[in-house]
Amino acid sequence: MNLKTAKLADVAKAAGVSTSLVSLVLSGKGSNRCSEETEARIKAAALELGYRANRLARSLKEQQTRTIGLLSIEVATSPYAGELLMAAQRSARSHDYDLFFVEVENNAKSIGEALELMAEHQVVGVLIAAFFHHEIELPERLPSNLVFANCFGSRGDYPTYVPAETASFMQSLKMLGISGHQNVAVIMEELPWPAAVARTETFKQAAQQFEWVDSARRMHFYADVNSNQGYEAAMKIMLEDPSVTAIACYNDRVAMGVYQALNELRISIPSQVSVVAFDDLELISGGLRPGLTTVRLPHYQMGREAVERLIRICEERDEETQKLVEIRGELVVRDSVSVPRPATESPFEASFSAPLQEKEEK
Amino acid sequence: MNLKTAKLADVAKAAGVSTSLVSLVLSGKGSNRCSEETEARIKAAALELGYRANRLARSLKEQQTRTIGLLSIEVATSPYAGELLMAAQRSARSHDYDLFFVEVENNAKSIGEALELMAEHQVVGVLIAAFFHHEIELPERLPSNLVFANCFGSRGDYPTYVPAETASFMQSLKMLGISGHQNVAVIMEELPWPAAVARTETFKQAAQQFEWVDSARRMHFYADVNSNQGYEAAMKIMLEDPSVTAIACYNDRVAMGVYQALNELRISIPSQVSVVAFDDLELISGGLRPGLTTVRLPHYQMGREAVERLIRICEERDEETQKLVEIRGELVVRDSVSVPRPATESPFEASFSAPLQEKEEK
DNA sequence: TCACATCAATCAAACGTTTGACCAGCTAAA
DNA sequence: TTTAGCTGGTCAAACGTTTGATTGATGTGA
Repeated sequence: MNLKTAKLADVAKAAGVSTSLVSLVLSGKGSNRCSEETEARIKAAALELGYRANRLARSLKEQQTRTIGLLSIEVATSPYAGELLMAAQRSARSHDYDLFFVEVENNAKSIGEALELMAEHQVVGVLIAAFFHHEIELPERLPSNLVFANCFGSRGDYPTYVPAETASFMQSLKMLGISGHQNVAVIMEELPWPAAVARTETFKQAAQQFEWVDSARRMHFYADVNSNQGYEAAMKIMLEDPSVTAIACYNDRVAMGVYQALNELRISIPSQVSVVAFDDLELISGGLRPGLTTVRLPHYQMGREAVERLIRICEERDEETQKLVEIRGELVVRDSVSVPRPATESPFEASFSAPLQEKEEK
Repeated sequence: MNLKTAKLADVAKAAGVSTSLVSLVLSGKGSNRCSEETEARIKAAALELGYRANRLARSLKEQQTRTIGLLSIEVATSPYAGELLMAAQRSARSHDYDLFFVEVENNAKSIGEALELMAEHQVVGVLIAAFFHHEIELPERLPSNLVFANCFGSRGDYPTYVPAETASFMQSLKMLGISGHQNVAVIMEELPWPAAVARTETFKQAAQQFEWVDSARRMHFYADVNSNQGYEAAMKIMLEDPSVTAIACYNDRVAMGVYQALNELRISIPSQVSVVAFDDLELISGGLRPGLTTVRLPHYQMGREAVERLIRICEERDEETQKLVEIRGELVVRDSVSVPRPATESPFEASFSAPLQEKEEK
C-alpha cells in the first residue's frame, strides 16, 4: 500500500502472461479465456504483490467513474448533520459507488465552484444536501444528474427529498388532539423557513380539526427561536394563559427551554402540561426528563433515498416521474404527553415534594 | 457541465493550435512559449467551450493526485461530528486538496477495506478521524502517509491529534478551585475510555492541588454515563452529601441531567451549587439556564491541524518530530459557576419564588 | 556569411487500464 | 481435405493529459 503499488504489468510479468490476460482474469470477464491453471497463477501473483487496480486509469479508459459528489451546505450548523452524511455514504458504498465530499457556504458562487471541481473529478452525479430544510442558491451551470436532500434548488426541476413537514408535525399534534387537549399553545419560528411556514400551517389545521380553543391567540412567534427563546415563551404562556394544558414546540431546542420554564414554575410534565416537539435530537429528546415526545427528522431516509435515486438516474434506470418526495418523520413517543388535567385545576399545583420524598425514603 | 465536457483537443481545434500548447497555456507553464495573441485565443476558446481539465487523466499522467482520504469512524454516534469534518474539508481545500470520504465501523476489517479503496483511488494520504476519543483497531497494511484525529491507532507510530484531556478539564476544575470551592463532587464515566481515565486523574490532581475535602469519596462513577445518569447521580450527591457546593461533570450531557436534578431539588445554579462540564455541545451548554461553563472540545482545531500535518507529510516537508499532539480545549465561561455559598447554608434554600415574582410583576 | 540564440509552436511518448481484434493449435464435423 | 469452432492466449489502440525533445522561422552578433 505504500507509495507504489504493483500494477498490471508487474502481475503479468510475475505470472508470465500478458497484461490483457491479467486484466481479464482479475475482472472476472475472462472466464473460459484461459486455463484454470493460468488463472490460479495470475490470482496468486496478484495476491502476492498486493495488486490493486488504479481507478484513475480504469475510469479514464472506461470513460466513467463510480463516484458521486456530495455537496454539503454548511454542514456544521447543525448537530446530527452526520446522519444524512452517513446514510449517503453507506447507500453509495452498498451500490459500489464512492463519495467525493465538498462542503461550502450557501451562495451560488461557492456552489458553482464546487460543482466545477466535481465535474473535473468526473463524478457521475451530484447530491446537494443541507442540514436544515431551506432553499439553495444555484449557479448557472448545473450537472444533469443532480438530486437534493433536505433542501431544494432555486432553479431547475430536480428530484428533491425533504421532510414531510406537515404530515410529520401533524403526528405530534394529533397525539395532543386524541389525548383530549383543547387548550394548546404553540411556540413557532417567525422567520419564513419552509419548516416554520409548514408547521405553522399544520398547527392551524390541527386546531381546526380538533376544535382547539382560542388557537389563533395561542400561536407565539419568535424570530430565530433556536436562540433560547423557548424559556421566555413558555413563561409568558403559562403566566398569562394558565388554562393551557399542552405546548407544541417548533423543535426540540425550543422544548428544552419550555421544560426549564415549566420546571421553575413547578408545573409538572406531563401531568399538568403536555409537551411535543419536532426533530428528535437524541441529545435533547432523550436527555430531558421526562423523555420528550417528538417527531424524528428523517435524515437517514433522506440521505439513503436521495442517493439511491441519484444512482438510478446515473444508470439511466430511473422510472420515477415524481420530483418532490416528502418523507414523513416517525413519531417518537416518550413520556411528555398525557391526557389533559381537569379543566378546573390550576397548572401551578404540581407537587414538587413527590420526587424528593421518594428519594428521602431510602 | 453536462455529460461530456470539452477536452483539450476540442479547445486546441477551436483555437487552431496543438493540445500541447493549450495545456501549457492553461496551466500557466507556457509563459513566453507562445505569443500573447495566441494565448488570448486559447483562453477565449477554453472559456467559450467551458473547458475543465479531466483530473483523472492529469493525475494519471502526473503520477499523483491532490486527494486525501478521510476515513471517518462511526461519524453518526456523535453530534457535532460535523465540525471536525468541516475543518478537515476546509483546510484541505485551502491547500488545493480534495477529500475522498469513507465512513466505516471501528473494526480492522472494515478499516482495511476502506484503506484499500482509498489506495485504489490513489489518495496521497489518509486522515483517520473518530468522533469520540478512542483507540482504532488497525489492519495489517497501512499507508505511509497517515494521521489520526480525535483517536489513535492500535499499532504504528503516526502523527496523532487528540484533545488535551487533562489540561482542558483542569481549566474547568481550576475555575471551581479559584472560586473557593472546597466541597466538589464529580460525576465520571466508569468505562475506560481515554477521556474518562484522563479526566478522573485530572480530578484527583485538582483535588490535591486545591485541598478539596473528601474528594475520594466524592467521585461518582457510572458505566455509560451518557445514558442519562447525570440526574440520578446529582440526586444522590445532593441528598446524601448536602455540603457539596460544586459538581464537575464528565460532559455536557451529564450536566444536563444534573441541572434537572438540581432544578427539582430547588437548588439554584450557581448560587447554591456550581456546575462545570466538558464538550461544549452548544445545543446543551447554550440551551441550559443558566448557561453552562464548560470546556470546548477542539474538534475544529484537531481537524485543521491534522490535515495540515498530513499535507506537509505528503509534500515531504514535515519537520515536526512530535507524534502525539494534544490540543487544549478552550474554557467557555457562561453562568454556572459562582463563589461557594457560605459553609453554614443548606443548599435546599434556593427560593423559587423569585423568578416567578419577577414575572408576575408586569 | 556563418553560428547561434530566441521565439512560437508541435511531436510523441507515457501514465495504467480495458477490450475488440487477432492468432496458433487442436478437435470434430462435413 | 476442408471448414468451423473451441481453447488459451496476445496485440494494439485508446482514454485525456503533461512535458522533454524537436523544429522551423527569425533575429543578431562576429
